[in-house]
Amino acid sequence: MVAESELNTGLLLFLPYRALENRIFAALADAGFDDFTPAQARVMQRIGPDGTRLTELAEQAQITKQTAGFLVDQLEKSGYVTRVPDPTDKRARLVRGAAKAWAAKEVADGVVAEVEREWEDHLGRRRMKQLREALALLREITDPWA
Amino acid sequence: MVAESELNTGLLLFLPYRALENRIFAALADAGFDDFTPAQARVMQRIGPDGTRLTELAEQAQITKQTAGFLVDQLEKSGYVTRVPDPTDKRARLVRGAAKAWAAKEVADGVVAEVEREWEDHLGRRRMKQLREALALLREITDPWA
DNA sequence: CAAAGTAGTCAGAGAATCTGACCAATGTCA
DNA sequence: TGACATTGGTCAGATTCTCTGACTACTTTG
Repeated sequence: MVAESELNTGLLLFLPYRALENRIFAALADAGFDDFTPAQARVMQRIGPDGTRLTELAEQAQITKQTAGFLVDQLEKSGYVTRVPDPTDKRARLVRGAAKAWAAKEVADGVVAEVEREWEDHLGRRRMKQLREALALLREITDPWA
Repeated sequence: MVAESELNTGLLLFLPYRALENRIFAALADAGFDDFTPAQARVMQRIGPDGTRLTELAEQAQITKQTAGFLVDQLEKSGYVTRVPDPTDKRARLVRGAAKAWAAKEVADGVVAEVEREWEDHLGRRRMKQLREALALLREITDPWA
């Protein structure tokens, strides 16, 4: 099913994304953050600095709010997040990252920086800059929350 | 958890990838190819022109061979693939795309071309070329099967 | 204020994934 | 050549992830 000669842009985007994600997971596990799953991480990643509503997490992760709730429950039990009332809406609660989550983010950010350096080494500073520029532009038409 | 000002390269790669995948799925469903799941598609996508072994599909999709077998079973029942003996190894079988799969690929390829045109319209020909170039280069260090 | 919409939960089912154990065929090398 | 390790794949069972449908509580809108 794969085109023989030339990969489509989709796969070309996916490959480095997955490579980076793998690196991050490995590093987190090494650092002792091995009590959450990829699905949980994909939700946790989207929590904003001041907390984010469940519904918004669900939308951005493109899962149902029920699924998001299920995953946040587990993150809460593992101590990665807490839920606090949303002062602006009594129906809602804000999912906030706990200290443990921010510590994990430190590790993850380190890996990202390291991998980005490796990529820049391979592409050259110029091409790396062009890549980020093109991707940032692309985001304007591919990210509904941009 | 998300960086406030600037997204990391990982998310920047993921966003357009997901947008493209969404478009492809929607178009396939419209065209009547609605009897397979995303997980099945991710495996099917990796079948080579002459068939591919289960183990290799599993590796490339980064799932266990048991899971791959489970998904291929379903694709076989839906008529997307067949399994034929591997002439070079009596243990192995080759998973081959059936006519229905190649028809679906036609549709998918059409969408990819369309989306790539849209992206090029947004980025300009020059930047689009740079993007593909950088991604192709990046593949060298991020794709274990390159 | 009534109606419609939004945030979230509960219940139940289906899909996707894993680990462990296993068999048959192939490869290795003393 | 023959024992041993490796590889391709399956079976069984459990866990995790995800969905649909139905529901409550609160908010927004006309």
